[in-house]
Amino acid sequence: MRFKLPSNISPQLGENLLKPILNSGDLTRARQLFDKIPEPNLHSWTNLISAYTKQGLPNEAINLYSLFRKKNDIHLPPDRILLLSVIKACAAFADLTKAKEIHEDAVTYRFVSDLNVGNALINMYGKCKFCEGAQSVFDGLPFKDVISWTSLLSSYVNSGFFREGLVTFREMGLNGLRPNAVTVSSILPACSELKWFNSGRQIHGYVVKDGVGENAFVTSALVDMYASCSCLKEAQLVFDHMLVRDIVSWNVILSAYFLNGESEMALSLFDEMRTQEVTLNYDSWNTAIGGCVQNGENTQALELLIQMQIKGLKPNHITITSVLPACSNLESLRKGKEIHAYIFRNKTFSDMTTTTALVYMYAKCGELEISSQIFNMMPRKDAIAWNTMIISNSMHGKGDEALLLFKNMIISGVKPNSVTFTGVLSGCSHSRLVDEGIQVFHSMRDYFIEPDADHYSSLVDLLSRAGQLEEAYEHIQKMPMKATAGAWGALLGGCRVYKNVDLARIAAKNLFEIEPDNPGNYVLLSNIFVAGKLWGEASKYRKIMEEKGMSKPPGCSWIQVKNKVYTFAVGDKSNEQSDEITKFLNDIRYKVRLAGYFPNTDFVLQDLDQEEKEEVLCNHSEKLAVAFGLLNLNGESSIRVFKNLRICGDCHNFIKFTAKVVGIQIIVRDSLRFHHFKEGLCSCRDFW
DNA sequence: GTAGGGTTAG
Repeated sequence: MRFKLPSNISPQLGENLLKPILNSGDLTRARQLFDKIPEPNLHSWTNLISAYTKQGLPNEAINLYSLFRKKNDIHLPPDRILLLSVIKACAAFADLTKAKEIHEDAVTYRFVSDLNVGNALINMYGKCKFCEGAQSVFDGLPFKDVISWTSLLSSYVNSGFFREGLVTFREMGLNGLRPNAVTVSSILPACSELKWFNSGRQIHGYVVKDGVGENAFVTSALVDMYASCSCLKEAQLVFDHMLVRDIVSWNVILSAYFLNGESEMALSLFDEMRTQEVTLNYDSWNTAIGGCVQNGENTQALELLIQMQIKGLKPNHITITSVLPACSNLESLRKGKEIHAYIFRNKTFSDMTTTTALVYMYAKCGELEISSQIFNMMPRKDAIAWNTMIISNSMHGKGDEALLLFKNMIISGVKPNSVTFTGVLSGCSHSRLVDEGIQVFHSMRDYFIEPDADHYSSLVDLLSRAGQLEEAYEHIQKMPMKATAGAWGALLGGCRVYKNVDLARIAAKNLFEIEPDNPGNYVLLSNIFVAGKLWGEASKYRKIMEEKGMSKPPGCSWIQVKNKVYTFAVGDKSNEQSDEITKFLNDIRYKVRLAGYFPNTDFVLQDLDQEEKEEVLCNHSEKLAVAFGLLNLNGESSIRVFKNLRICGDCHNFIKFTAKVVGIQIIVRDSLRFHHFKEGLCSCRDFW
């Protein structure tokens, strides 16, 4: 019921009127009333600010505090409680600029030495991942309690400074303070991250011996710690002995099995959980779905997503973020688009993590354009978002774009990390941007990032692909760490393209030492000898393969049409439209010949006559999949084919001409990258 | 009105 407000509300009356409305949770009405109080008292300000934070609107809380400062200036200084409520809002908002402002106010009004205010400030800086701030507030406290120490070490742990967190934990003990249950459950994740089994076990010992007061938080953290240290048995043991088990404990043991690659065990545990008394929560489903994806069980993950919905649970943004990589891995554009539509309908779109997963999904499924569009719309981009877009462009052979993104990333003030450079370098490598790549490599120092083996391998790849094989070899020799298979493999790959048998022998020798059982290396070397007409040596390595019982996985290509994936092997006749495919390819073969295509039978390694060789070429899985895609266009103007191995050189040429003849864009993703065929050209500019 | 249990890139 509405009633008419008195025209001039006294501060006390305002407070009394505001309270019941706030208790009812109607913030809009509370604000309307608040705005009618000419001079709200401190309680009213505090109560409204707290209410905003509680309802998940910390930015409103902070804005209200700014209004308070503007209106009251010197006449009404904030008290301790008002400051505490604003500090809490800043912690929830996690914005460093605002955090520093409120810290200054705490100094101005002489509350920084207050234990509660100090503790709240430490926590706030921790939430902003500004550990220097947390530490300096901590240092300034004349008296520190368990909460001060716990808040400080949590700041370190949550900001990724696990060692510093553990140092703080030890110092705390040396200063005579006893860690409690919260302290222990805050520090254990540091042991999990660092996989420091000994520290973790010591803390476990302390928990048992000193009776920290076991609760679900502590035991769950212990289970997670043991699981992270690959001690599944100990994890199970702690779980079995738990006195208090809540749903989180179950979720933690579930994730323990996934973490250790035991997805079968995990899934049967999940089934058990579903039949038990425990009520599954979002985290249970998200853990199961995410666990499946992490273990390569992508189809199972998508299945669980459906089951979750049947149970009446609406996937939340974490579910969606966890399941999107399954679409990326399966390259299922169809399913990915379905999930995108779901995101759109449910307005969880603004979440940066989800959007990043979406950007990557589109790129992996061949839709770089959509990927870029979504990326450009992101209001905030962190290093992972930028890296995702850089890697996506590199994957699609757009090195110049990757470089541009890298520059923009720097301009926008986001710090590149080691992954950024891996992405940019591989982009340069695929686009033959040699000088640019070398420059990027050397610029790593400017960002205080030490090149790792992958960066060196990228550099070797960059030079090898550009034909600078000697330089590439020199760089391998100059590597500060032992050269990896990636580096030697890159050199060997370059030797195949530029027909350098001598360096190939050296590269292969080293490669075989590191990876004696990788059939791909033997095939590659053998093919280099074939190209050099060194038949004897070529067959020697084929024989070694046979003796070792190794075989390269057979080439296959697949394409998604409507909701189904169709797979093709070489010379595959099992498809129901097989006859049409053959007829279509014969027809196309005639047309592309007229357009200037000539079959390159160098890619046929068997000893056959010319006509037979052409026949073999025409049976390659990628050609079959492309033909099938073109026969089942359903009005699309592009098709996407995926191949498990590298695309064959003749197929590459054939598909270029085919794209021109049929006027359709053909996108082929091979084991290394994407090729966009359009109007007789490929995005890789024949450089792969 | 001060501390603790998830998700995205290689």
